[in-house]
Amino acid sequence: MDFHFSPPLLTLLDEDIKSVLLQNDSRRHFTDARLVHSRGSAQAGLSLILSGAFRFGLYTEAGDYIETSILREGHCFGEATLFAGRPRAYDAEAIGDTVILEISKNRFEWLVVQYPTFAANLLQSLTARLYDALEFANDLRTLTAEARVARQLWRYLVAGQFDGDVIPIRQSDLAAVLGLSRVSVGKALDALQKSGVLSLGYRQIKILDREALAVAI
Amino acid sequence: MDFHFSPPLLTLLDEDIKSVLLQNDSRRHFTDARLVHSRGSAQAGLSLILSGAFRFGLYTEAGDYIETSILREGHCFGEATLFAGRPRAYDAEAIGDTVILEISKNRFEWLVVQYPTFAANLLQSLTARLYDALEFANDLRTLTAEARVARQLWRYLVAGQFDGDVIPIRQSDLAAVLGLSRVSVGKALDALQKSGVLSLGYRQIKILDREALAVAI
DNA sequence: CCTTGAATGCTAAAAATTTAGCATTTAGAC
DNA sequence: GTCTAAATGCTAAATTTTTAGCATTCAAGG
Repeated sequence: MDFHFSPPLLTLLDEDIKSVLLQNDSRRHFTDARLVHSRGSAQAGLSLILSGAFRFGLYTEAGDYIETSILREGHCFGEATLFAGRPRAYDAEAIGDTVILEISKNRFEWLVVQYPTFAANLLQSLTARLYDALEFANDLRTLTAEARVARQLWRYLVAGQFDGDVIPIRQSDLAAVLGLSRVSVGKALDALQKSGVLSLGYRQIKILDREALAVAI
Repeated sequence: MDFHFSPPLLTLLDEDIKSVLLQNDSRRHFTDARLVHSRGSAQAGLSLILSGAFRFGLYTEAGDYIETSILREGHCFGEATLFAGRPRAYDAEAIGDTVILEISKNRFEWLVVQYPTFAANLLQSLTARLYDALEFANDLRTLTAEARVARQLWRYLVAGQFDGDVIPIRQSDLAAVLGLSRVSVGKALDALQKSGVLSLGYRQIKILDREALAVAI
């Protein structure tokens, strides 16, 4: 899932802590499709996405890939390694050229004491993500394939991360996000196209009628 | 979903803040099946479950009930009304006799400043819940009906909240949790019974072979 | 002990979804 | 401009899941 409605941590931070982080903490760069970490890795630390995005997911026994979430600029990941001591739950790879800020566990603990609003901001961002995740799980249990596809497109749209009404995505990616087969996604898209909601292209979907899309959910 | 693997907030709190809360904050009692709040309600505040449990869920357009989560003793709810300013996302009702501590938004903000570990503990509990929710969503997308049923039973078991290996639950409740029909749940349970994993009773399921249950997932 | 509402068991048809092909289209590389 | 790998389109059978009944079993209250 994309956490479109959750405010990214970076946008919430006060100027003072933001500048401290940006000036002092170490950055790492990744090129497209580079593996950041694997499921099971125990390496702890909080990462803050300065630019680009990351794809988190895992492979089923059958070998299919399931995408768990995409986190974009401003969001953080690795929280669970800090507070719960859990290993990395998902494989993570870069989407495009990306830069992250790496904050070690020790450094994080120092920051939290030094800047009380830091924890509050994290709370705000993570709480929103929790509720997004619960809503996503509800959709999985209650909506039909067509409604789920429509809902996901709507998520992309309202996030406003793509210019205009053209969503650049492969049908197989939609399938991986929604836990459906490519055929089912194709059928749903075909039905939506026939009712004039959208038009299909190669690696892209153009939304023609936002209201009709909302109705389809 | 049940948040079986997430440490309840109350168990994480330091003694000093715990005693302050228990002595000064107002309690509310609910009897079984009492509505605590409805989806959409704007009333903000954090609630801490002192005893009993609450069921959170919503009704589909078709009129079916879908259970989103169950929170038990020690957990909190209402976070999203504090940090995100969101209205209540789900209908909540008491399971059995319950007692909660009610913390207003103002009071919460005072507590967070007064007790820095409070925010840290909340972070810990909510992060664990976020990862539980993500895992639950993964199960919904990847597992067959039978595996999902087995998985849910396994969640109840390892939580250890029921004595022995008897899980007191209705098949229709399982269906509401897993987003399946009662018939599908019945079929899955029947298959598990035939392979000796469990035995079915009225309003209860007895696990006969924990290892076989784990294998079925 | 009997009654009664709730829960479970059972069945078959209908609907949704996946699987497994292969053909066609597309955009980028050469 | 041609070639090629990737993505989409299409189809039909197989499988899974739901829907809609109704029969049976259970446990609690009178």
